[in-house]
Amino acid sequence: MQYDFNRIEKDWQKYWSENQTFKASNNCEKPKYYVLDMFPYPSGAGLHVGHPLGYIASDIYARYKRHKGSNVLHPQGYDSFGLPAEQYAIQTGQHPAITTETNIKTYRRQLDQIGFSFDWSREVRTSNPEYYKWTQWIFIQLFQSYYCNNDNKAKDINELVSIFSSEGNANVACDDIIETFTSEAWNSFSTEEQQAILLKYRLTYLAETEVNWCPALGTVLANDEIVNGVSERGGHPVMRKKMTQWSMRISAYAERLLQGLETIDCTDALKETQRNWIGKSVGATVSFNVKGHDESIEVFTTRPDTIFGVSFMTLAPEHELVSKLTTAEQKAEVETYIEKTAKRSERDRMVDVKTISGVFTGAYAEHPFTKEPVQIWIGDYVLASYGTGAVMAVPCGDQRDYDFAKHFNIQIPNIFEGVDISKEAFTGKDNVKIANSDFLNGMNYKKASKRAIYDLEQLGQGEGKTNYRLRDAVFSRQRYWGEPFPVYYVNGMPQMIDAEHLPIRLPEVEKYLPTEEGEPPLGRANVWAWCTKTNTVVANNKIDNKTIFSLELNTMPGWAGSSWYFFRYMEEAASRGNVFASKDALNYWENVDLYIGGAEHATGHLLYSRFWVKLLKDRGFVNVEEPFKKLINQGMILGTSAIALNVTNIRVNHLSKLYSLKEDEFKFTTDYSQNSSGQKVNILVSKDLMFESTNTKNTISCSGINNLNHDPSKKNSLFNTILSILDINEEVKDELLNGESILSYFINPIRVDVNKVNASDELDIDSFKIQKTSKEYEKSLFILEDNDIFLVGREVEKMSKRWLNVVNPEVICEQYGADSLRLYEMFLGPLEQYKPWDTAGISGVHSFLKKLWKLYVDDNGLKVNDAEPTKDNLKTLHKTIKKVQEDIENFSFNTSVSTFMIAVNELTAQKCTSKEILEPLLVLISPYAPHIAEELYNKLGNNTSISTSPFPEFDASHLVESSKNYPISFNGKMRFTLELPMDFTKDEIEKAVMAHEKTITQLDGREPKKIIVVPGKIVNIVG
RNA sequence: GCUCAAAUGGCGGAAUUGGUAGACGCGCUGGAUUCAAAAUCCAGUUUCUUCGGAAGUGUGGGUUCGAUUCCCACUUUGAGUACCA
Repeated sequence: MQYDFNRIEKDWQKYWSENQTFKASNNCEKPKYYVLDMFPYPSGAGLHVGHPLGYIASDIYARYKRHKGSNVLHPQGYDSFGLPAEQYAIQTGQHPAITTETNIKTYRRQLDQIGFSFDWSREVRTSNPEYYKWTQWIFIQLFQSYYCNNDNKAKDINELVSIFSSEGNANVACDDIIETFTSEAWNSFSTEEQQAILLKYRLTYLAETEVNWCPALGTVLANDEIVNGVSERGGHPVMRKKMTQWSMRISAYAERLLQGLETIDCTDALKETQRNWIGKSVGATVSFNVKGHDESIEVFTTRPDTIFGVSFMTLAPEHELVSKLTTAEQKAEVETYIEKTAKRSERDRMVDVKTISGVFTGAYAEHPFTKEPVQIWIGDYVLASYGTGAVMAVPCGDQRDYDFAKHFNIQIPNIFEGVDISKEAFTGKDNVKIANSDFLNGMNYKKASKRAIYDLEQLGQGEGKTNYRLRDAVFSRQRYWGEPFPVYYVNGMPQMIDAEHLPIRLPEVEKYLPTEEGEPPLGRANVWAWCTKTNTVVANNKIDNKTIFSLELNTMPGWAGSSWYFFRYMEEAASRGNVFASKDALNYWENVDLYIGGAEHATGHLLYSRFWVKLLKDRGFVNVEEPFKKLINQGMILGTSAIALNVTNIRVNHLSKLYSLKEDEFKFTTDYSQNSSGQKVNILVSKDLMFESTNTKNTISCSGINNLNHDPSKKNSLFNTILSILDINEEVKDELLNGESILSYFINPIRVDVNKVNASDELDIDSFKIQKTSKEYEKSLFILEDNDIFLVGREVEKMSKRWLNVVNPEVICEQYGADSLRLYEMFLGPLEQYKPWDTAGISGVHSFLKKLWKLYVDDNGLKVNDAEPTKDNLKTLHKTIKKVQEDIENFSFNTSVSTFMIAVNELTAQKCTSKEILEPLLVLISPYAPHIAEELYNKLGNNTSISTSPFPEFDASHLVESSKNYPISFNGKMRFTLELPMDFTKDEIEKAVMAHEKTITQLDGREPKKIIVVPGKIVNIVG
């Protein structure tokens, strides 16, 4: 009987689905375990083999946990709101909901084919109104909350209102409100005034903010959606623009987000990335009075100890005080400078960090202690968006201040004892004493900082302060395909729609573009106003601002729906109606035990999720502080592109006529450079070549060109192929062969479809040419090797349609089966590492599965019987149990695949047929290759799924050895091995080794200086 | 610039607390089977070698009886971050 993987896999996938084998229960005695994948965005391109990597790993772990007796929740869903569907809708007019639905179907088909143990009954889709109802609901909770700094948690905004009306805001500090008010004042404010103040406290708020506007995408972007100054999606330029936007006060949680990292099990790299993003710095604010003005300039510094080293101040060009302070004489110069820097884009400023520029305002501040005048400058090295947008410059202790001072000839006082600052600033902290600093003299960094802050506080000119880089997150997108806000406007003030009326469904629009007036696409909706009487969405032409009001036109960003979806899975689909997840479900599942996904979400998704979970905890809706206990980032699977070279331009120069060069042999000139790998690369010759072209622009960089077959005597040489297509007459051919002319050609590397190349790098030319994507090569000629094959070179790069290196998992499943795909993806290398895909290698794991099959079944049917296992059988089984269990728990899936191979090779050699060995072996393999495991398990006479049969117990007694093959080393180098009984003592071992003839040869008459014997391990002789 | 990670055959990679470097697989070489191919099976495959051996885990040093593993310096690659006061 053959291993018919296609039949087996289809059968078992059907069985699992019909029997709901992987349906998780919310009522179970077993311990819970929650394994989650980052849910995919269902793109039109479908899955390639790189996508399922993390899903396979999590599936193995989920299946392992079931064998180990856990009640496992392993759900899957779709992050189905997003830009690509909308872009496609703009181009085609097709509603994004329709394309999304189609894409989801493709994804589901592809996922099902791989045999995941997902509980699909709990599927979520962020674009489903029954789902985004609760995204809107969470938004309302954010709006109804403020962050209480005293208790360090979010609280109901109504508590704040009662505080205001009884005692004012004196005890409720807020960075955005400088003025305090009394309870009387509060009570006298109009409703609008009160709301405007409350908005500054709410965790989501509407504010005019400077945002990252991306004109090409027609929307704003969050900081983490921008990479190197351009949009993450599409790489479009981004500019700064002031807009009224919803923001999320994630900054309120900065400290808790930082502290919480300690409790998460993930790589240090990921923690470090998040720490950087939060960017905590401890220091002080200092305010400098401006001479001749009532104003003072507030700065943030991490080095209050260096305050006596201040020799000037620098303001960001955008700083609000610049225009007020600048003196008449300096006005013109300052204005020119501001204009100049405004023109420089953010990107230019980032790229060009070396040029020092700035200008003196003419104004002076007063040093808080010495009362000496301090020049006030502006300079674009100071960023308006960080700290207070102003710095106290200490040139002796900060390299940028130092460079600035040198450049503009400002004095550089030295306040460090025994440090030479003639060449550069001293940026160290430790082991140096402060000097020339009045009351700080002789103190170290720590002491001086403390003292400086104390004295500043006495003066009322500063205090200790912690600053965070983490900015509030802009939450509005000028887009259609996202969650609508549950918000309408009364007198310009945002009002929440009552939760009971949710969801507010996306309205229909006839086009998915912004309106002519520049409003977001929702501005096109005809039915998009809120009636407070009926509590329904009604037509906009009825707006009367009495009972019918305009609704918010922005939608929420992509990260809204993904910031809480892990809770939604906890609730069984049937009972999701009235809650985002019930208390019972939340109590039972708590949070995600294992979360696997891409590292690209390290700052965005993970921070936002953690933020929302903390809010939900503070407000009593969930009882966990962090959403994920353990996090693993899977590495990307890269594609292996197939490279051929394409001859684009050929010309023949008649030497005898043009030059007087003497060539004693036939000669080609080629314009190329080459790399060192020396791999064989062939050349396609395009028939559309331009004969006698003078285009010399094409140059190439490709491997192995030196191996090309130039030899005119070989039938398939480049020379002969070119001549044949150019139809060069005999006379020219003679000239070329006699060295009278030079044939020059230009070569470009081109990618050919990797799926048409076999394991030996041979291209299947005929099937390649008839491919849709390869039509342009229909007319090309291929320079063949002498054995008439066409070889390609290889290049490892990201898997992408563009590079023709995409491998579809469906094709692999049909050809080799899902079990082969699963095993191979794991076998490629460590989960977290980047590694190239090479379809050729899959034959290894595929033949392993065939060998496994043959261990159980042959032409006569089942081979397995009740034979007593041999000692060797037991040893193989138990060392496999031990290793596989350790590997899974360490997420070292690649090594357990080799362990399986070794086990099967050994058992085959041992001719093992014992059920006592072969049945537990199936359980070990089943997380990795579930279909074949189920099939064989069934053949062994079991009529239930293997998925919950217990994981075999490891018994160490089977591994006990009676002898050990000792490696005998000389000076640490192993020279030979010697089989000795395990119970030999040190002395006995030493005696046996010293008596050995090879020892005598090795020592060659020398007396050993020392003999090290580690019983059971090694013998080392030092000579 | 700063932070972090990595570097092992032709390739992917293994070596779990310092103890036989190159497991397992791909590819390659030879052989068996076959009319032939596919499939399968067997043997070999780090390099050099005078066939006794010797060298060898990016480079240079150190600790140790013994280092791919620990320490120091450097080189290269990748990732993150960027005038953060």
